[in-house]
Amino acid sequence: MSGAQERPLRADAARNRARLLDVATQVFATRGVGVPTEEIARAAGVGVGTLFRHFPTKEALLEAVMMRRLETIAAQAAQLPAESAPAETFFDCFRLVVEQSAGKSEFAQALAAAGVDAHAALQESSAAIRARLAELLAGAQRAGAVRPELGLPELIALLVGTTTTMEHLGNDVSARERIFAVVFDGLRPR
Amino acid sequence: MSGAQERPLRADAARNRARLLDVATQVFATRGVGVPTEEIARAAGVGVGTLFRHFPTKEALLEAVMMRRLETIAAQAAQLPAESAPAETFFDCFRLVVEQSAGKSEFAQALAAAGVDAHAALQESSAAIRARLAELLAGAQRAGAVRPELGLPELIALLVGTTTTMEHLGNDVSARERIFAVVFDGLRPR
DNA sequence: CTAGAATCGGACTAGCGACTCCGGTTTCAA
DNA sequence: TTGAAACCGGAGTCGCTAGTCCGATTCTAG
Repeated sequence: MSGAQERPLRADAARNRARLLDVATQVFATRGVGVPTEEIARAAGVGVGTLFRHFPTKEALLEAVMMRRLETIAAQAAQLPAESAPAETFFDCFRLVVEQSAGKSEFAQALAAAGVDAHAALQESSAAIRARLAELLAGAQRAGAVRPELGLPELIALLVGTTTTMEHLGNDVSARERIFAVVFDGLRPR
Repeated sequence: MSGAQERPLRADAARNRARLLDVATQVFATRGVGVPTEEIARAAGVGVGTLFRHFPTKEALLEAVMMRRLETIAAQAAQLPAESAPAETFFDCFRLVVEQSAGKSEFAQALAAAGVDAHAALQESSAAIRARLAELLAGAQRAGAVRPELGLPELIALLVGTTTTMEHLGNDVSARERIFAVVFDGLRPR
């Protein structure tokens, strides 16, 4: 594909880049995708010029943030054991994705609106998650723990929807648990 | 509170106002809240000046559109019979809200971002829906058709989330039915 | 330590979108 | 029919934000 960056970044450049990513992740999650680029730069303690050198476009910054998130989720999902308890693992993974995706729907939406190739860059990362989900879904269905007529598209839509549901509940942990109970029981065969 | 408009609108003014509302509803639902105001005016066959005289702010236009939607939903929800079959009516109402709310989450989000008092104007309309939902929820719970530990906040969050789920499924009717099956079965006591 | 290459910072530009303003047009009461 | 109040239209204003440019400022190889 594409070569890695030949020359390692200068120390300060690397520091700034990392700082920008962290701050952007935080700010986007807190205040939405609409925040002016300049604020992110200021919060990271750099000028806008620096930001735009590292990420030539606001969309590129969003993409980088999303990428990191997806990779985190994919890594965590990969660690779940699939063999021993397929059903349990499936539900654990569902939980994982929902909990790690808090605030992500806005990102996806922003990226979708910004064009198709943005997705292309991310599909590489999200494909891993999708594959993992498909695998776990199949396992859970084979074990009779999830209704067999459900496909991957429905599962993903349900993940997104459940994330939205959780966002509307804020930090009420017991309410969140009740929602999980509803969704998980609904996924099981009657 | 506030008096109704004393003087009935002039014929052309009333026509334009109605047309703007219709077009805005359509365009917002189709292309999102980000559409330039001018496009809505053009699509309605009027100038921007006219639009802004009827709705002094883009937010006001959004609010008016939302209001009409909420009133429609409230009216339809009010017609459902509550006495005969509480459980069935509850699920019918759930369906109704989800199906009528397609694309609404974006509105709510936009309004929420625009300030608190926007909500105040709408709460009057949405209070009716909320009250109706609470009534039907209680009825269904009394009939043993919905798990008793669920409260109104969870129900509303679930409605919003299910709407999002449906939006991600597009027009795949059978997939939508499978989602309804999951959610409805999940709502029932184990 | 030093040269010079890489990086920084923030004033500046461009473009877009919400909203205003006012001369021209339409409605309607008498 | 007619006058004037209400309404229309769209060019223009204003503010905001993504993205550029270049002199000043580090970093690092030697």
